[in-house]
Amino acid sequence: MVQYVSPPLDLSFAALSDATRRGIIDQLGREDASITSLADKFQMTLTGMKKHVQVLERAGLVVTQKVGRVRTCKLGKRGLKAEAEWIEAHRKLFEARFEALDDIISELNREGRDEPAS
Amino acid sequence: MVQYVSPPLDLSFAALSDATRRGIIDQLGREDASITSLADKFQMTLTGMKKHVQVLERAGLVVTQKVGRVRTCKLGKRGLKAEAEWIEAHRKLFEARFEALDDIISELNREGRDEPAS
DNA sequence: TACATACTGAACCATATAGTTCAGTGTTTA
DNA sequence: TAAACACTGAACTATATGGTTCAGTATGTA
Repeated sequence: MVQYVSPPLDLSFAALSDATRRGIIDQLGREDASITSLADKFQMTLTGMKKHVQVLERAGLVVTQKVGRVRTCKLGKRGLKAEAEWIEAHRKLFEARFEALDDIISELNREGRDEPAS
Repeated sequence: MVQYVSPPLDLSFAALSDATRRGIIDQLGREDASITSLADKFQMTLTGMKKHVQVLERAGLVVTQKVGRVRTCKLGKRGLKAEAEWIEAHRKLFEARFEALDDIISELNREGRDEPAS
């Protein structure tokens, strides 16, 4: 089996922190697309779209291939496994914390709140 | 039931894109902590740590409360639900894409690669 | 060959991030 | 009351991001 080493979570979470890029992933989930078609769909210059695709590519979420003058973008094979694992592990952490501390938290909520209106 | 509206995914994914901040979440999963203790643990100035905590707070991942001169940080009640949902939904997208296109992809891999060594 | 298409790269802009130092303010404690 | 502690805010630095325009290069087509 080929190993798909995930680039650090820094890169993928940063890539996912932009709505346009999440939209690109959405779109590539439907069909592969050229830079031009993505730029049209997201109302952006070619150059701007190219940068977004590069961010996704550095994160390993998208792969591209140029054939002739067209660069085709598709979802990267490595997927979102590492990200899902981090999120799930820490989701459990959150939950465990609240089971243990539920009463303390509600007590804190009953007390006066810090910085009522900044 | 109280509704915990998640700040946009932009903010939470951006918050998670930094290793120090993921470490802070890790740490708060073990026990609540003051800014000072976190700053010590991550070898950073108080001011620097305060900024990280603010990023996590804006994303709704951490809540803080100041009592006396100590600001205590803990995991936010809203958890990572919205993020987990986005990731899971799109993980399926990735997989579905590869089931459909597995043969096409392996064909593309057999062809010459674009930009062999940049 | 000439034109259109699809991308690419450099340069620029405004804003954000990750960190710092320094000078406070407010709180505890001796 | 004085000193120590915990935080806060302003200001600064260097670098990244999200976008643009403009000037290419390479490819496809009439």
